[in-house]
Amino acid sequence: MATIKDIARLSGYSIGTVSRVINHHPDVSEKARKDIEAVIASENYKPNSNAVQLKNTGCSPVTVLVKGSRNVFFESILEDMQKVFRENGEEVSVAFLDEDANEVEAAIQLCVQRRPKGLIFLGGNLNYFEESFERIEVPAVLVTGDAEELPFENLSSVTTDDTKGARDAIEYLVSQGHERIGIIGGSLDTDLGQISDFRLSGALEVFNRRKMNFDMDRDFEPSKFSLESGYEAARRLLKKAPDITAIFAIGDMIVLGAIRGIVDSGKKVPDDISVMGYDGIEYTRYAVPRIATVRQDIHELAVRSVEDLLWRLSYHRVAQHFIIDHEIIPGESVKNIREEK
Amino acid sequence: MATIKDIARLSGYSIGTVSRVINHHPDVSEKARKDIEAVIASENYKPNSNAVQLKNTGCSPVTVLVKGSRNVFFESILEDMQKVFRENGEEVSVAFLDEDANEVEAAIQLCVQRRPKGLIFLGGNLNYFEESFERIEVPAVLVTGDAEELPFENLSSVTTDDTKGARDAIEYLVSQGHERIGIIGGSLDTDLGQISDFRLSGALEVFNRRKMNFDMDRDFEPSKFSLESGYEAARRLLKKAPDITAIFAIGDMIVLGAIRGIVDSGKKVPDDISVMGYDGIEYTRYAVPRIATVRQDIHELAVRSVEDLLWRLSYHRVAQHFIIDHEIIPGESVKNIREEK
DNA sequence: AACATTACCGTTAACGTTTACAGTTACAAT
DNA sequence: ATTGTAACTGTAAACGTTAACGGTAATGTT
Repeated sequence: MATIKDIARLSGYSIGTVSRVINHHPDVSEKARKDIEAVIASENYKPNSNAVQLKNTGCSPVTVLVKGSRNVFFESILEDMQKVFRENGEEVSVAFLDEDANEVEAAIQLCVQRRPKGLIFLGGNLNYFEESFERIEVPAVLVTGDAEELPFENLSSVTTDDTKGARDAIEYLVSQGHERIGIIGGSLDTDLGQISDFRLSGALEVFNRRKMNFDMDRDFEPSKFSLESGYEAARRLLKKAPDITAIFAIGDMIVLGAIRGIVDSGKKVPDDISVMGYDGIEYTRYAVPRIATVRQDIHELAVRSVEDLLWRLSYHRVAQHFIIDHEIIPGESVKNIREEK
Repeated sequence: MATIKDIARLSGYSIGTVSRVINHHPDVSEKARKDIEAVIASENYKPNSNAVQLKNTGCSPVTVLVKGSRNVFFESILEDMQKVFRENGEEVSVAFLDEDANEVEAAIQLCVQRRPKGLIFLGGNLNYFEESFERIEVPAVLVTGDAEELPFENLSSVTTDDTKGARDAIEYLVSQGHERIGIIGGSLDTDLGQISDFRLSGALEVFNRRKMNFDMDRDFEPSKFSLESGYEAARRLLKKAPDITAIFAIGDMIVLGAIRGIVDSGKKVPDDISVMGYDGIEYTRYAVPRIATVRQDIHELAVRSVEDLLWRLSYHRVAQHFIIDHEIIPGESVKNIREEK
């Protein structure tokens, strides 16, 4: 494996000059640049990034911390993020965390060991940030959570308005004639609980305002963001609240599981039970029936967060907070039952 | 950020002794060990991995190269791999490659820059390996491809028998009375084409042996491993070959898209068209109808590959080649049409 | 002609580690 | 009392790189 020394030897210049060529410093003659670049190319030389990073303290690539990886939604965002990094010629490193890990503590560890130049949190619990984010010194972005209220200068956030999304979802169900709506949502003891909270509270707002019949004990069932959990929740919910005509599940994976649960309970979607999801993963457009959902702009979410971080790294900009649009996607999984009455 | 120097200063020992404590070397007194460990704990010190890796040439963590990331199947394997690495106290680094990238060239680049101690290829094209794998010096594992025939001493492989899996799938469809079977598979110009090849040839074997009516132009339609591609392929296939009673799609994502395509062509699954997939992703068990598939043991695939690599790294074992079992999972998506005749 | 300036290039110290080697003790054996 | 040995501990070189600094030669200025 060639090192900068070899390049220096082979090209007849000193390692200093080689380094300058590599880093596009001005003080180098046209000839030297050409010569050295030729050797670099012929030797297929790339600087050893460990050495580079050791020298320039704190510049290993941006790390994306993904919390709870079995999550199609996150995977899609991650993929788009990768693309943006690549387009900007930036390396990325990805670390996966358990769903119940403390991502901020994990990030602190990661910082002392690897000195990344920036951090992106894909999923995260605001409480952990409040507790200990102050100990993180590099620019960071929280995706899927709003850090506007937090007092940190180096933490941007990119998210959608979960409360409003849920309100819109319920309004949509109501517009289709549904009055008894059940909810399958996150339990508060999971770390993604905050998102669930927001979505749940959005739904409750509508119920309240419209004075609809909704009882937390009867019409709500907790669930993780997984197929299995959605399945179980749906079965339990249908037993507790047999008169509901629609279910709003706060994640598309939950809906997918829930549909099977509904079918196994002997009911039909959407004839007996309408269902609506949240997130807008690709498969909702191909499912039979096509699933109504609150689509988040995944691409925008990814692009904004990466670009914000990159800009801040390059130009020392200040942290910002973005709210990305969402969109109600009607679907065959919701039946219009208005005319029936 | 504390360095080894700080620990030395604070504990009153030299950095040599501190380093010995960190690396569990024997030549250090009980007292020194205690003292130094106390300081390390109180300072929350972790060695800077860039420095460590620079010194011990070639020991940045194992890197998993994932090719074509929008692939639920790979994501599941990746997740299981992460778990095994974590259990063994090993770090992992993940890099995502485009579906049409040359993963071996990418790995070579990665080696000169980062000096990983090992490599896992998740997906890959045997041709690229044949061409240039010789230039890779670290132990590697190819997952989802059989490297047995390749002359490389440091390349293990873990895969399932795709040909046999496809044979078994077709036999299953035949056992359910299907005689006119269409296939949706990968086109040869994609890099995952080899897997497609094997699966396709397995299917053809059965058609030949049983002298079944199958015409490549009419009864086969190429497709990438994606929902969209499966959708389009199904629609085209149904137009070309309206008399088929079953479709074997060589990937579960393809099936998921294909089902929508079939429905949009005005047919029903499984009443008009039976479908069967390959891979065994979790959702096949929750889909309505439940999807018959060739389930690969994802967990085993992940565990074997990681453990093989870790063993080889620790004990300098020789590369091995594993064939992981598969299993035919019957499902509601295949209708038994035997009794109808 | 003398000097200043520019443009280029080489030398070297540092980044935080690990490890071979060279001490320094303490204690047992002679 | 001397030597040998064992058990530790410190020192310093090295890993591959960057960047501050100093040097040299060529060119421009007076």
